[in-house]
Amino acid sequence: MKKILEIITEEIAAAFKAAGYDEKYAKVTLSNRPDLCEYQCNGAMAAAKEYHKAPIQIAEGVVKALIDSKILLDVQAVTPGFINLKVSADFLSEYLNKMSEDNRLGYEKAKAPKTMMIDYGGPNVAKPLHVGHLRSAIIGESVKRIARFAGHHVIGDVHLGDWGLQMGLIILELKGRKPELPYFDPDYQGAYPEEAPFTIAELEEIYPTASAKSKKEEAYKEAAMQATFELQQGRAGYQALLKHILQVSVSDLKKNYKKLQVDFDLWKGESDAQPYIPEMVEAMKEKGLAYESEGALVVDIKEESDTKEIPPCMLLKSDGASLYTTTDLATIVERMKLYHPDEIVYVVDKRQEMHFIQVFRCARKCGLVEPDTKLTFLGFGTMNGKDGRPFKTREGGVMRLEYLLSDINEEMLKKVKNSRPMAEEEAVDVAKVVGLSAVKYGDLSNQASKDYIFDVDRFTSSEGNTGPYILYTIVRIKSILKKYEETGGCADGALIRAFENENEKALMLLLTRFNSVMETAYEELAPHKVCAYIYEIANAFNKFYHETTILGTEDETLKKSRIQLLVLSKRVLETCIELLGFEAPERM
RNA sequence: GUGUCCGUAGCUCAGCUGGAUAGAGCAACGGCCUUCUAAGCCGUGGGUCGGGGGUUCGAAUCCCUUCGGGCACACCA
Repeated sequence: MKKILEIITEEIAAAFKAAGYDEKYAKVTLSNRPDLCEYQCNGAMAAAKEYHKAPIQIAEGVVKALIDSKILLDVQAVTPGFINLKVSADFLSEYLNKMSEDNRLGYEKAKAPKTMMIDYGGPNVAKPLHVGHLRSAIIGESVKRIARFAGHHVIGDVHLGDWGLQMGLIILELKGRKPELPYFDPDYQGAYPEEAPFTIAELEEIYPTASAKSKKEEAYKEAAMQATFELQQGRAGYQALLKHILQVSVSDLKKNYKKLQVDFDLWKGESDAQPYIPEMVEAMKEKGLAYESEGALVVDIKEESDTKEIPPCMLLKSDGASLYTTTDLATIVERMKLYHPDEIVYVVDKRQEMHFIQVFRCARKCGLVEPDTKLTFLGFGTMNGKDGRPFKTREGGVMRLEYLLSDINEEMLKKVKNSRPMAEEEAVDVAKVVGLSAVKYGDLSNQASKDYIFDVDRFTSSEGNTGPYILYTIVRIKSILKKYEETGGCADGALIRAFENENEKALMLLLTRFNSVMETAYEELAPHKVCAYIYEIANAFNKFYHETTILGTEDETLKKSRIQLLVLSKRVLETCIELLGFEAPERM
């Protein structure tokens, strides 16, 4: 379905042409003066130069050409050269009725669907999720859903941190504790046990302990590095342990991501990319792109246009070991081979931007990707506490994600109980649903690239631009619709009639913007635009609701029309929150 | 030091591919429930868009400069 701005632009373009001006000036935008008009065209001012005419003259000419328009009414030229546009009430309701009929609410699927991979989440195995992992999960999930809704083939990959010294540390610590296990016997020939020799709780304790030891004891650290090396060389017992660590850790991670309603298609990790490294490095050497510098193997990635020195991309350390960069490059090789993505989006802390500039350039220079494969860095800012400093526990430690969520849920439960009598069980469920909206909306309503302040009180409040406020609005609509059905009402097939007052018109105009908002949200990978949009709808709906009786409407067709408007509002809101990654309860 | 992002109301944020009077929410103050969820709605006050130049008919938006802050700058991930 065409966007409403496109329809109007076509109309205006025809008028520019009819008046003797180039159509390119016929760009229509939303009005920034809603008191004067709904849409506006500023093209007359831009055209003034080319035609050496006063803008107002051009505008008047265009307005004259629009006199017979069916969809635009009361078009006016205003000094210095604005063209103010209002749409007809019939056109507006027709547009909404078409939206209602469409199962995608008028948003067309991409004509050329792309394969997109989204790399987000990025948890480390054997370590609990903490607040630092929250943004990647929330933003990545929303971006994934937005791209998928746009019609693309989207693959979400959690990209586990399951490689490097941390694994050696765990193995070493485990060896110290349970040396009798077969994994540590180099001569062991039999099959290793199915069951992991530790629980997730132990694992979460083993790693920090080992990490602390390695910082104090040099010998311990060296032993860990040796274990890491042997693991990377393929020592069977260690490989088996790695599998156990992954298995235990991943099942715990899945549980936690599920609570967040974050869902990955792939549970790949850094370790999966390792097999691709030797061949990749060899090829880079052969092409003469990789060379030795200060003992390390590097690739130059400087470009003419650089405003600063970009350090070369390091492939191998002077001891021959691979690094983060190597793994990320090999992951690209793996992804290209297995999934042939047209685009890979990395939802990562923005502090890693330099690293990804290096990786992207190197991947391009060495031909790891096709020339038209898009590599996108979607960096997000830090989540800060109320003091503006990085979010910490009261004791100053790193906040575990589950504690943060339970804090929110607890706060939410109080509000639920306060507002409506409800059985304990339902109240707990509702608190969880609303709590998740508070956390996700609080995050997504900010621009991803900016730091933001995580404020439990503000996010869980239903006043202002918050998740609970959005949900409350949806619940209100649901409640009316339920009551309508219970009293035997049925508005199936009924049409939305022309608006009767300003509040209704405002709501309608907002609803028509759906496809346009979805498109920008996808193009800019910007969930916050979806948030801003539904906040406006929620406001407009609540105003409308406040002054319009719906169930009490006497005129039966008018009543059905109003019901249909509610249904449409609900569908738009629910589609949007689905894209943001949360849902509304039945009541709250 | 170099680069980069940011600076909008007391607070949290929109707006930034130039357009008319810079918008919300919170907080403050004042109203609205015998009627569809008051977790709502209505109203009042609150701004040198960090400062200074420039481009333009027009600048929060583009350019330059300056001040203040965040972050990143090859053998961690």
